[in-house]
Parts: sequence; structure tokens; C-alpha cells
Amino acid sequence: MMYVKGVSATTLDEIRAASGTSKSQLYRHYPDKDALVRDVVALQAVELLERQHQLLRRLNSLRGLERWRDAVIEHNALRNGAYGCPLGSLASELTDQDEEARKAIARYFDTWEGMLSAGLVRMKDSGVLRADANAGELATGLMAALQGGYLLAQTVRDVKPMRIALDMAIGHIKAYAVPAEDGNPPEGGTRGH
Amino acid sequence: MMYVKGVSATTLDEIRAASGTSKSQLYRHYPDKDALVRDVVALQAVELLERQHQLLRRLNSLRGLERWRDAVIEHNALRNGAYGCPLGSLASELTDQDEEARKAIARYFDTWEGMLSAGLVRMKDSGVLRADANAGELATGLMAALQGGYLLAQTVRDVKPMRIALDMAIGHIKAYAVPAEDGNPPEGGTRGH
DNA sequence: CCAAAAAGGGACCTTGAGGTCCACTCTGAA
DNA sequence: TTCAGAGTGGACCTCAAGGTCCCTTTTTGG
Repeated sequence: MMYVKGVSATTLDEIRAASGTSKSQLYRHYPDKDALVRDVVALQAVELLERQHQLLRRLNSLRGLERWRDAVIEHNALRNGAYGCPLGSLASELTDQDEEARKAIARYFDTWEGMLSAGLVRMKDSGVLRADANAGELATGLMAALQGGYLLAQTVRDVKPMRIALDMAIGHIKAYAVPAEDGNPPEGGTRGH
Repeated sequence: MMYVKGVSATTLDEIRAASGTSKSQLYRHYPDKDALVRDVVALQAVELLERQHQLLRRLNSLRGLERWRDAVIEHNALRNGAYGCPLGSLASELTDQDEEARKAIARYFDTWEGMLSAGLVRMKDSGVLRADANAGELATGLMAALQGGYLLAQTVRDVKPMRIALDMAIGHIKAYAVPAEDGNPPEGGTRGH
């Protein structure tokens, strides 16, 4: 509900009704609404990161990156882009409101970006990407394109800008691709292993 | 105040105090808070688009694009990325809250993107970019990178991700640059003028 | 089986935010 | 000079949202 309607627009009474519990239960577990919100963010983040981990765990090819893009876009297309990113929309509402929440969200973004970065590193190791490709920066660019795409898609109620943004980011990564050789790419680096 | 603290966190009493007027004045001009909010969005957007227009009006080179990037980044660096984009942060709070506001913001984004796109078209016309460059899509990519960069910078309280994102988008545009010839590039299209 | 403690329900309180209203002031035309 | 009407200030109202409290039910352990 907080993701869909916004945090401040979601009342404790609605939460109580939706969860089928009572006020005393809420306050047994959380000192106040802010604490509950932080836990909601944590839960949302864990679910998101878990899903992303499934998608990115074995990422080590450009095809895999495109499959990831398709999965993310398809997921967002279901709602015509409404609500935006499960983490990003909460981020933008909370960052200038609750410093503790901001730091937590920054960490979640960091681990998410780390998954992308790890995949890109594997692509470097297996010779798909050139050695001079900066995996960290490419991952940041990918994340920014994703988040920007989410926001634009959300306002236009159409996934198209998100697709364009992700294609741009992936195209940028492809610029670091090692040109295709005959046969298989080299099996890892032979030196410095 | 709405941009800094969020719309729902800004009360009419604070607005009244800050503007040095009274409640009756607010309600003389606006039927309710929502209407006032929409006008705030319009004002914010007009100011932003005016500034952007100054920066983008004569854009017709890659150097110009980089100057635009530097200006935007420098402006955001002043606050260490806090508050995000003047339009984007309002967008993400209002889009799933007020359909009328959402449509308005979508239009503002569209005109903004149009300014970028127009600059890219000029770059195509003057031979800086190849004819097969899709100005509209490149502009969308640029906007997404910008907005995503704003969001990431906002959560990390550091402009760095924004810089990386914009560099990525500009790098993507440079991929459509016509390789430098000796002397000046062709002066506009000779046909279809 | 019983008492103590934990879990639970929901009425109630308090605060503050949006919104209303009315008495007063200022301006301008007859 | 006066009176109509717009402009203005700010007290006040209403209601809903966060937060408290107390009584009841369930669980646990001796």
C-alpha cells in the first residue's frame, strides 16, 4: 500500500484493516509509524533484491543482460508503469524525510548495483567485455537508466521510455564488448589467475 | 518548500507563515490545497523549463551538450544531490496521487525532452550527428539518465552517480557522431530545406 | 488445573491539518 | 462624504490520523 499510494497517504487504520489486526498489535511491534515504515522498506527491499538476485546471479553474457532487461520491463508493463520502482518510489519520498531510511535505501541500492557490477565483472573475466571496461561505473549507469526509466514510465503511464533508457545503457555496455572471434572466447585469463 | 520537504509534509500553515498572508488569502485564490499544489508544480516547471531553455536554446554541438551537463551537475552539487530534480521529485510524489497533476507533469517532461531533442536535431542538420541518429530516443535516454542520476544522487547525497549517468548518455550520443573531417562539417542539408 | 504472562481487540484521547467564517479595512465611484 | 464591494486577518471549526489504554482471550509453565 505504501508503494502504491505513497507512505504518507497510507494510514495506520488502513494498515490495521488490511492486516486484520488491531492498533495495539501495531504498537506492540513498532514504537511508531516511522519504525514500521522502515521495516516495510526493508521487506520491500529484501523481496526486490531476492528477485533480482535470481535474475542476475548467473549473468555473464550480453544475452543475459537483455533477458534481465526484458524481465524488468515485462514486470513493469503489467501496471503500465504505474507506481514506479518498488525501491525507487519509496526512496524519493523518504530520502528527504527520514535520514535513517535514506541510509538504508542507499545501502539497498548499493547491493543491487553490486549484483549488476558482479555480472559485468564476470563478463570481463570470461572475455565478453574488454579489460578496460569499468564494471562499477557501467552498473551505475545501468541503475540510473533503470530508475530514470521507471520515473518517466510512471508519469507517462507507458513503459516505452523505460525500454529506450535500458537499451541505451545496454548499448553503452556493448561498446565495451570484445569483437566476436571465431569459436569460443578465451576461457578466463591465463595469467594473473 | 514542497520540493524540499515533500508536498504532503508541507502544511498550509507553513505556507501561510512563509508567504506572510492568511488562510483567507489562500482560499481566495485556490479552492483547496490540491489546486494550490498544481499551481506550485506549474510555477516550478515554468522556472525550470525557462532555465533549461536558456541552456539548450542554442545547443548544436557535443561541446554544448557537455556544457549543459556541467551546468546541471554543478547546480545539483550545491546541495550534494539533496531534494532531487525540481520536477522529478514532485512527479514521483504526485503521479499516483493526482491524475491531473500527473498529466501536467508528463507534458512538462515532454517539452523538456523536446528541447533536448531539438538540439540533437540541429546537430544532425549541421552534420555533427549521423542521419540515422534518432533524436527523440536519444533525448529520452538523456532524460532518463538525468532523472535516474538525480534519484541516485539524492539517496547517496553525492552527485557522482549523476555524473556517471550523464556521461553514459552523452557517450551513447557520441556513438552517433560523424567522425571528424578536415575543415568544417557540411553547412546544413543542401536539399529538403 | 491454575495463575501469570503474553497476545489481542478496539474504544478512546490528542493533536494538528485542511477548511470556514466573520468582523474589519481599504478603494473608488456617485 | 458615503456606501458598496473587494481585500484581509486570523479565530474558529471539524475531522481524521497517530498514539494510548484497558479489558478480554489465549498461551505457557509449574
